[in-house]
Amino acid sequence: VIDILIQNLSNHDIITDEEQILLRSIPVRERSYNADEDLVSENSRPPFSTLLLEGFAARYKLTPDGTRQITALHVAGDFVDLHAFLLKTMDHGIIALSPCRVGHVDHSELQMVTQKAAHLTRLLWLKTIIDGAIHREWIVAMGRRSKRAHLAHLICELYRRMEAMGLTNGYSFHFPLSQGEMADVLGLSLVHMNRTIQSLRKDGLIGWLNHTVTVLDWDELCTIADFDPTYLSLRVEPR
Amino acid sequence: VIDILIQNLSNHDIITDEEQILLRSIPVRERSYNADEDLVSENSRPPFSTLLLEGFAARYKLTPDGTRQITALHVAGDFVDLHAFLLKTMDHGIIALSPCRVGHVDHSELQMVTQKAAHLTRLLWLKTIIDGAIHREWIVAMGRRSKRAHLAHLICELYRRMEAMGLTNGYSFHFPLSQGEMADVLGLSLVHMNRTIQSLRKDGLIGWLNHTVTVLDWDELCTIADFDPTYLSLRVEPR
DNA sequence: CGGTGACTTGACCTCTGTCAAGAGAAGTGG
DNA sequence: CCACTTCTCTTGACAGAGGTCAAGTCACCG
Repeated sequence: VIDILIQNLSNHDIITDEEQILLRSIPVRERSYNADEDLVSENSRPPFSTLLLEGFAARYKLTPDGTRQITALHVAGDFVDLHAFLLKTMDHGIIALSPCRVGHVDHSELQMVTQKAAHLTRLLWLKTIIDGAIHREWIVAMGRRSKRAHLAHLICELYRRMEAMGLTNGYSFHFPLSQGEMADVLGLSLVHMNRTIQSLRKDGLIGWLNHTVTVLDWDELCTIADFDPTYLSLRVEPR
Repeated sequence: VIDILIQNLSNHDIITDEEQILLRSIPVRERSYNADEDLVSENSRPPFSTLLLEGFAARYKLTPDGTRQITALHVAGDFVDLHAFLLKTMDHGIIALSPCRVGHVDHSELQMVTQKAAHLTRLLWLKTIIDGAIHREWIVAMGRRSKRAHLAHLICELYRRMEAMGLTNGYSFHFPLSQGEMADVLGLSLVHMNRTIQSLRKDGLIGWLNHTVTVLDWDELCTIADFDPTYLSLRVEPR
């Protein structure tokens, strides 16, 4: 169960046997959610953090006029609300975008890790810092890229992240979001989301069918996206 | 010198005397920068992190077509590139937006803190998590708010953050950014930035003169911004 | 076989970017 | 002390990206 976290952290640094034993000793409660169920609600103060074992989830905020903005996408292996461990109060909600299997880890266990395992603590910290780096990249995409480039960038990012967790199949990966949900990711209207996707499709850059995205021309997609994977820190080095 | 960090962390939790002594024992090298100088360059691997003692700084990324997006603003007391401690390679640059005085803290010292002081580590971790929360709020503003509301939100945020560091004077605070720099924050053109500022001015919500911003109607500004300060975590509680 | 949800497409309109020009303020050098 | 440059702010005119409204198609499902 917690092996998926070990696999995730291993993308950034070596996890020693001792550390693996410590992680495996942490009790994890498994639970399943349906699509569209909240994994964590805004303004709640959960006493545990949620490790995503299977499925897709999103952080989101609602505006007073009823629109939604998705601020982050999460795939299997992501510790989706590690933040709540220190933030205490959730400033946003987390929703399942597909049926999800998760593991709940009590904050007291994380507290124990911070007291006893400095290196593991730094790696968990790193994961939240990478979340921040992804946020910055999204801000750049929203502020200074065309919608077409923004979408291309997002697909490049998701491809690399899912590849790191072994969730890709060649240049394809399972991706269950509807175009309406994607619109809430990019911050645009459903209609324009559709037209933006079609623009990439017509140029033979991506395929998107049956909840499966396929990158048809990786190099060209990276070029129009101005994609540089440095911010994902997918490099094993001492941290 | 490092007292400003203690003051900053004290906004979120109690710092014990022992912890203060530990922090004060850390060597800090002071340095000054002119406006428009890079404090940290993109793609560099600095062996130290930068604590902003005085002035304003911004994280930014450049796009291939020469435009700039500012992804975060930093005020005195912010540990502007704590991230580099774990990220190792900077995925963005940090620039001085005014003359700045900073303190450099070697990563080896931060490493020492993570080994010896679990609670302080959690507080430094918290600061990077709050940076992430601010990023999310910016994403919501860029994706789903009007430009007017986005600007209002930013002013509310800056007011609260500067107030927490004792940098406000009534409802006014020093703010040296040009409108062109603000355009790079909100991700719009200089011309429209100007019109957006004027819109808030005409309605008597803010004043903006001589590099000084004044909030003229806090309640109304918060309303149109849909501002909820929860995400800033400006609350003293055990972390 | 009707209903539901997701995806498409067209028409139209608004918000925001671009281009251009002018007004102030501030600093520089003779 | 005065011309001169430079930078920032301001305003107008126009164009283009993206939003809104509306309708229609398609696949899936009970």
